[in-house]
Amino acid sequence: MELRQLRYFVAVAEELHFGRAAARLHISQPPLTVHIKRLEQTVGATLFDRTSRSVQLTAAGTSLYPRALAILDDVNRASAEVGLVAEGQVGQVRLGFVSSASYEVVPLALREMREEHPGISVDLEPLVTGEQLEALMQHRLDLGVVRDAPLHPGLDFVTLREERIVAVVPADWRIALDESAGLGTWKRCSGYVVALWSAEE
Amino acid sequence: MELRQLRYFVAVAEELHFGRAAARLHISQPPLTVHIKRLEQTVGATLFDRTSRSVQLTAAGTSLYPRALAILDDVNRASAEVGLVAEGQVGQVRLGFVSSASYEVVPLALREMREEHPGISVDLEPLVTGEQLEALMQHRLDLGVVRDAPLHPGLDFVTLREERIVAVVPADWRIALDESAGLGTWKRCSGYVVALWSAEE
DNA sequence: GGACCTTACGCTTTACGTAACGATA
DNA sequence: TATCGTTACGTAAAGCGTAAGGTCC
Repeated sequence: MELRQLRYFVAVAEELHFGRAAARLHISQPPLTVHIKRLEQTVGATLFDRTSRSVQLTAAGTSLYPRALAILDDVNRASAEVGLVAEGQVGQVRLGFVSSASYEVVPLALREMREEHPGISVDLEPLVTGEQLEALMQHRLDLGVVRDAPLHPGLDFVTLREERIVAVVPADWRIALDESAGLGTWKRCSGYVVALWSAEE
Repeated sequence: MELRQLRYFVAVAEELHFGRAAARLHISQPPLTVHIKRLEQTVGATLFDRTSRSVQLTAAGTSLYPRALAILDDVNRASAEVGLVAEGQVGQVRLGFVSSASYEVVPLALREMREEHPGISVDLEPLVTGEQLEALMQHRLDLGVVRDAPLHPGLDFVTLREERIVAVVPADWRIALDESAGLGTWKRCSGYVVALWSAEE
């Protein structure tokens, strides 16, 4: 069975007239007759009771008609939506992320995605760094959000944000008291020293 | 888009190898390449990322694959079931009946249908005789169950059963008292005469 | 060099249109 | 006789296979 035959069948089923159906299909009647006969042969059933005066659907034809419509509709929708997927208007992104990214990075990114690419759904997968790298290599993920991953052949890395690392130590520890330890800034806070320095230093 | 192209696409999508897909389809590789390229052209999207080392589905191809499977499956099911309809194993019968037939004739017939033709569903329509005849002529019904209909051109009539007509009259009516009135049998019953005679008489 | 996808080309099959035929009212 | 579906046949298009070309290990 071929889609062409289903298209021809639908035209005849709707017109109940080979001449008009052929005109609608922009072909002449004879090939239409041939295609319908071949379709009848492949499904093993007469689809139309036809005399020179009238064309009527048989029970088999009546049962085929809605199925044929549905199939042709599915085909058209599939074709259209595959085009949209290719254009990036519709689709799915599988995103892995370390759980600590769920506080700011991921929620902000999701909000931006919803606004700028409403047709793209995001499949969220909380995974530790190593699992993400493995999943990315096996194409089970499209994107990963990690902290401090070692460069990995076959994967591209982009810095999303740089964070300051905070050390909190008892105020009487040696590092806290040694102002020459290379700390950027520090302050005393309820008995502890909180030191901040930037990642890039 | 044609079904052949979807079949070829599915083969390549499952094998991820043009050579093996072609072998599975019992054709040589070159026509397969051509068909895939044409399919890609009609849907407006590249379906495979292919190098001489590997063939991989693109996002568009990934979205097409399950749709193609569903379409091909629908086509096969449609073909098979249309065949069954033609053989009379599956289908629907639209049955009209006068309400008085709902006591015995219709229930017995339905029980027999369920047992002997489990694939046939019966659409029941309670209608008076005139409505049934009209609906039958317009092919809105397949069968009608009526009482005592006048023969109608274009319709076949079959006697399902012959019923005895019962007259119940006060016992002092003249017909009740006249034993030569042609009644088959009669009996007195709480002040009435109940007379029975057969339709064929 | 080998594996694999693609392009080129000749041949077979399929599809289409015109014309002739058959059936029905 | 007019309408409409079918069959016959010549031509155009599509599909396939073999052979040659390109690219990546």
